[in-house]
Amino acid sequence: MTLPHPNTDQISLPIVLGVLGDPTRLAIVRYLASKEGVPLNCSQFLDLGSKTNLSYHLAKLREAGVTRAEVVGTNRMITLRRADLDARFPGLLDSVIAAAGDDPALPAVGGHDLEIPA
Amino acid sequence: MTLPHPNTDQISLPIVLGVLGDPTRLAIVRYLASKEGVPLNCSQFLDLGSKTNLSYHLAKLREAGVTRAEVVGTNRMITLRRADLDARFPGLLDSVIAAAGDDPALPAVGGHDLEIPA
DNA sequence: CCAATTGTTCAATAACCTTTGAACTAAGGA
DNA sequence: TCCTTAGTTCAAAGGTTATTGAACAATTGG
Repeated sequence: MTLPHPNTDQISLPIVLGVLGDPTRLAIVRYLASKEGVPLNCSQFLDLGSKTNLSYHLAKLREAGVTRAEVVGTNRMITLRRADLDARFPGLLDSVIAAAGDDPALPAVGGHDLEIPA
Repeated sequence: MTLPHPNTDQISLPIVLGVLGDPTRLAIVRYLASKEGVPLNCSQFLDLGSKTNLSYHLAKLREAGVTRAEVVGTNRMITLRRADLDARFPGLLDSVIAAAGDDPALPAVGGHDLEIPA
């Protein structure tokens, strides 16, 4: 029922960096960060690829320890593992998200607002 | 004579992250950071792989904009492009290097001291 | 029960990555 | 000039990654 996740001390720096070195996954992380606290299901990311392809990328992010996926009915609710990543690699996630926020070459989740509302 | 490098505004976040998502290249960057200011030639990294293999990894780092290589006689002097990376992605390099410094699973350049001497 | 919704798994494909040894170029010293 | 040193380039092998469509499982609503 519950999907496999590494625990915090098993999260590996090269694996995290490798996983973030893909524009689609970077866009997923950026969008999750912009909606932090709000669990999102996979369908929210369909702008970034096919259903099958997103399943693949979301599994990579989860297995690397970047995201957490909780099974709720037929949905998988996805959240960023910010506290775990901050504990393991202080400042890394923030600088990646800040850098990604500036990059017009990265894909974005269309029509949605990437800014956190006031 | 001079090797091709991207200029600062051409450095791409996903490419940099992807390039750093390899233990050998992360070890190279960590070692360069520990000897910052001192240009190193390729032979300094032979602990991390064969000559051919290092040529490959060092080219990846250079093409991504992470390092600079200057031809001096038969040597290529390698330096970290810290100022350029800091300008483009503030805080990223520091957090990666700090995280890599904690990781006992990463390869290291053998026999040498990774700490900056007092 | 039936159908729709959500997401996974599988097999296939094409592309790319890492590593290797052999052959090569270019500069420097004896 | 000849040899050594430093590093690149090439081709090949083997592995991994990204993407796709078809088929599947599981939950929920009517």
